[in-house]
Amino acid sequence: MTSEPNLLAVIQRQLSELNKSESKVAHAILNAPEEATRLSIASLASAAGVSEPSVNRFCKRFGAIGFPDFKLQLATSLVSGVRYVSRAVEFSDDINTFPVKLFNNAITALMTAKEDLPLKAIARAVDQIAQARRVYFFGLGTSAAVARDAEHKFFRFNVPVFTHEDPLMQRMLAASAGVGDLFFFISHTGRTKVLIETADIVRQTEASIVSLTTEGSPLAEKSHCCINVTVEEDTEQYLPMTSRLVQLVILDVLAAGVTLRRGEGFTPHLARIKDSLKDTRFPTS
Amino acid sequence: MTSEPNLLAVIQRQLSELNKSESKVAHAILNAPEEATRLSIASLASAAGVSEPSVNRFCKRFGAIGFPDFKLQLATSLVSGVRYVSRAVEFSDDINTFPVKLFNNAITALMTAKEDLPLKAIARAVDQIAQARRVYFFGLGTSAAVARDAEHKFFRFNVPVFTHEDPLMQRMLAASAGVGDLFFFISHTGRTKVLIETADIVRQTEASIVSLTTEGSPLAEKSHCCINVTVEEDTEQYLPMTSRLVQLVILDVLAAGVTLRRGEGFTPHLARIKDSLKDTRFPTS
DNA sequence: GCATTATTTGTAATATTCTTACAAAAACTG
DNA sequence: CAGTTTTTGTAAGAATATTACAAATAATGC
Repeated sequence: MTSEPNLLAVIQRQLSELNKSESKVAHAILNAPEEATRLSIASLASAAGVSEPSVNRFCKRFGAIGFPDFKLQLATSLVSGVRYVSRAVEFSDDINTFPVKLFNNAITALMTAKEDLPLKAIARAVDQIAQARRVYFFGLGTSAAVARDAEHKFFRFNVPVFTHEDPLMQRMLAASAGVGDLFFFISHTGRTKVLIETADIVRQTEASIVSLTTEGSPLAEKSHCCINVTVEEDTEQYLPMTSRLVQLVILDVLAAGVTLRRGEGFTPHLARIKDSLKDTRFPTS
Repeated sequence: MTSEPNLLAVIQRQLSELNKSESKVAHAILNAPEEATRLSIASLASAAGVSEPSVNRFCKRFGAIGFPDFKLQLATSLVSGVRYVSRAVEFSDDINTFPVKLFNNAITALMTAKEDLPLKAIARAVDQIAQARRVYFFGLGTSAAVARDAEHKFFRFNVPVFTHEDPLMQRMLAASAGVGDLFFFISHTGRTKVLIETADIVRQTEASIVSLTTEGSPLAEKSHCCINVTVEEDTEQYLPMTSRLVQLVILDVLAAGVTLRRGEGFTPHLARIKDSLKDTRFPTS
């Protein structure tokens, strides 16, 4: 079975291209997707304020054979319990609601990111990392933690990896860069001044820049290769959450890409690193 | 909505208690579950070699309102069955397959974790954090990056937060702990020796221990409050991936919990912190 | 600005699908 | 083996969805 894009997401995306009654139906469904799967065509029609055939046409427009088939598809795309219309935590929430909301938001973000992954950029980035003589992961704030995580991951590839949270260290390393050095910048906004200044410094050297940031941002424009991540972080929320999760998974993807690139002969090396940690742990009972 | 056990599993279990025609229906469904979701009651009846009302009765026996409702439940339980089939990356994978696989694995892990969140432990942990005079986030290896992320998040709550990747620093801080201090240990395995030794040291003080780790692990047993995360990390994979994602979201949940605890009057404070970063960024065009 | 055409939407008839009442068949009981 | 209970199917019916077609609306050309 092909991994079809989530039906609700598809509806949401096409919302602007729908005509009047179709959009009424769309809104009715998006407002209460779970309920819609249980409604009859008549009930849904009246809930949306349109006629039954309009609902039927709506279903066919989205690739279903008819209404029952549409409900089936809708139900399956809802299964995860994830509302594509992910919601913000409110002060009226209690322990039973807000944790689930946050998990759903995280899941939604990953699902959305999955739907249009910048595969070309990822492939290019894998190339660059695999060939690099040295790799520097630079990020600030929350992205510093992501950079740290990347360091832990990539140092296993026999490539010297460096991370620094200190902007001054970052600048100095940038200034002394040369051929074969790769600077990997991580920033959700792509607008952090000090980071961009560091990128400018790298630009004056022979080193290359790969960045994991938002499309069209100043940082993206200064990069030789930019992996665009489009995550809509709820700006009302004062704690950034979902974007870094996507960044981490993208870095996992890059790491896996490098592993695949190295080929099967490389696994013993990874196994050795894993084994080296064995003595630091209490054995499983 | 309650997370019901998988419908197919329920049918399989009750198979012996069914009468002749019911068991015919059961077998027909178990043989081709996906197809059954698309069949009409008439088609399924003839496929099973029984009458339509028999199929209908079968559906009601399993808690459905009628046949359409049954199909819906069947469809959803089939999809959720898919989530346990997350796949490992193979060397034959190419750029079109492995990134999606990794994203799916991440999504699966979060979905699984969501299904049984240790809400009580989470609530307790929120209590402890909210009341703590100081909070230390300790982790090693990959978990160090998670701890760093937690620091960035929690320091916004006017609670002094400290993170150290150096085990020696961790020990020293543990030794000098007192009433009101909270040590938050992060470890996927819960078996890392140095970390557990540090926990032992904390145990000799008045400080309390909250941990985010695997149930039943040595670390879990030394904690006053343990948030169990059950993530099956693919052990063939040499790079730990999914567990830290779940840890991060759990920490988001804790942060949100603390925010909610502080009440609405606290949002201006968070807004001020957010604003303080404004000047470090290039404005959006 | 009006007539013409294309598009959208709803009505009503029809077809499909599902459910119920009831009776026949089968299985169980003494 | 008759009486009783349970199981199963037939057929009528209710509910649901689809189609054909006509009315309404919007778009286009003159």
